[in-house]
Amino acid sequence: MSTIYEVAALAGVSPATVSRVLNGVNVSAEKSRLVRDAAGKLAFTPNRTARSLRKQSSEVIALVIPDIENPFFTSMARGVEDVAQAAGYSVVLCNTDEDPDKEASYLSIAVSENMAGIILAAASDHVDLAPLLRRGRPVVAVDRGPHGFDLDAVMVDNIAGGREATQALYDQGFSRIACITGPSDVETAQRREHGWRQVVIANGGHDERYLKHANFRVDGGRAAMDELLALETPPDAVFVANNLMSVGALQVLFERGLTTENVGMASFGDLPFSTLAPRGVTIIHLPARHLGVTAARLLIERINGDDQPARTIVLRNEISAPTSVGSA
Amino acid sequence: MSTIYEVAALAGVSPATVSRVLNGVNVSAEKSRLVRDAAGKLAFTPNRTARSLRKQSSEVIALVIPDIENPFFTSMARGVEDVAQAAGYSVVLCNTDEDPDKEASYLSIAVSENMAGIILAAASDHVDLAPLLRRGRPVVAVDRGPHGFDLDAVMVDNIAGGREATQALYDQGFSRIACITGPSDVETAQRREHGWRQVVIANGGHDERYLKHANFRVDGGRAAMDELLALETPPDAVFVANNLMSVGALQVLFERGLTTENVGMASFGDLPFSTLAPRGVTIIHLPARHLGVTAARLLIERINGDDQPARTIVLRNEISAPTSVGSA
DNA sequence: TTGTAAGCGTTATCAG
DNA sequence: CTGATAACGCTTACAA
Repeated sequence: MSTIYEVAALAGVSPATVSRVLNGVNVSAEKSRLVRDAAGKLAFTPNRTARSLRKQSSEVIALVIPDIENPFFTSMARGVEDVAQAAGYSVVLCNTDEDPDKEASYLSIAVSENMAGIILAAASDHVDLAPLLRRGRPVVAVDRGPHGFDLDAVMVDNIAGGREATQALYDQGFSRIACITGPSDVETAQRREHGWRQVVIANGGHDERYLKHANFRVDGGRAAMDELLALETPPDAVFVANNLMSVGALQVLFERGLTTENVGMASFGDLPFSTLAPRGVTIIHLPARHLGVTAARLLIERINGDDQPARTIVLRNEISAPTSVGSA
Repeated sequence: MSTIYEVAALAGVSPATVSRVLNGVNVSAEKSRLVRDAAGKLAFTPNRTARSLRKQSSEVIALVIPDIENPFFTSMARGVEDVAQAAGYSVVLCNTDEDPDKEASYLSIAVSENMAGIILAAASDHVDLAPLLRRGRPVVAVDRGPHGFDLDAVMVDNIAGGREATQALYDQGFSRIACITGPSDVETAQRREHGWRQVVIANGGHDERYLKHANFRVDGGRAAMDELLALETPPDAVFVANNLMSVGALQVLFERGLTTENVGMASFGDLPFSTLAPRGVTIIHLPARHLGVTAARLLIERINGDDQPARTIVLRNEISAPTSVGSA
């Protein structure tokens, strides 16, 4: 593990000159070559920790997401990675598991590791971003809002999506439409539910027993669907507020020998890896990757000193009606 | 952003004492309290960059994986996270996208950021771990072998899995058994193929046209399946060497109106998020999470100075025969 | 253009 | 038990 001093010694120049060569500042061609040769010979890699301590900033950005096992977020991550890497930043992924404590811990690490910026899909409504912002670290909110902080944000229209999905089910002829949404303290869950509520109320079909909160994962969707089907008057269709819960709900349906003809379904978010896309399901397609790309672009602008007022970008989701109603 | 000096000033002690309190070394109860109070008042967070520069090691471990969109690896990641966090380490995920260059870049970052250790599912046969090992950074290989370096490794038995899967298809009455495996330079792809080859040869059914290499992703599985079905004598069953390619292969099958009765299928790795698990598919279940847990345990032992010879741990995979052959 | 030297925030050594 | 002080490896005024 060689240092800049050893390279300098071997090249016969000062450490400062080595540093300059590494950072591409004015150095004579001659010394520049000398330094490169020496660095090559020693297999020198600059110590990022030292650099980051000195410069008060590193070249890595943190992407903090609530569930690394959800393809929606990994797809978003790919988007972030692509633009970040192109801009010379590395991305480290931090999985909070929807746990506010883990989230706080990762954010604290982000500051104390001098990370260049943070893209955050918040697990909690009550994240404290003050320490980050005080230190001038840019934060971009993605998928879930900034909760009282003045940040750039990239989102989808959750309320409209909830509305469209629910309306689509009415249009398909269903009338008792339930909603399986996420944890009641997660903003996206609230808004998608809100969209559903608007439409069922407008159609005179509101029934609070048809609302289930679950954990945004497959098992949550299963449990909620079980409960719904156990009601004395079960719903005849259900709007499921995320991709993984849709999988769980469909599992329950199919295991009971039911189809999406018996119980209509609309999913907020694409079904992950569906080997056979249940064509009976209405899908609100989310631009996951694009969300990540956009967030990364905004973040990098901020890192580069952009100082305009905070922007909120809302990306469109596309709805696709079922091509034919059935179990497959 | 307060420093240890400001805390010291406020507490009326020396910076060294603050550091001692933070690190739990002998300090009088009295001063200890003073320091804690001061630290609390200032919302002090120690600067990890500085600490890591001084100690030549940070509290983060890198998990380097080839495809963050593959649930096998994210599930592994969850295993790693759980044990790492319990041991006081944070995990950052680095997605190499099966690209040796990105991989090299992340490994270089790992050394230059003084990361405590690396868990590596190698994208390339030719990773150069020398710089890491020279600096004493422990590396544990997971899923894919250490390729010439003397490392701890945690693996599954790929050859046996390939054999069992293929044999299961024979046992189900199929006779022309194809293999869709991964890139020819990826070790797991080679070994799973090898298992297949052993069994088809033993059964006198070897046909090299039935071997397809693809990219370990859904589209790869689709393309390979398309090619296989286009052969003059198509196979009547196929062993698919990873989960995502199995999804692709099944998609093609179902889209053509075929079922796993027409074309038998065995998958190395669980089908991700299958809403309706195609029961006609034989599955080699992989202990993804357990792989991660084990790798993390080994790594942490090494970080703590364990110095015994390198160990290779092979975890068992379970095979589950199809409960009934069909399309659903 | 180049070198010298100070400093980023810790921790560890060494006296006291 | 506690306090100065010297590193850790790099960048960046400031001089030359």
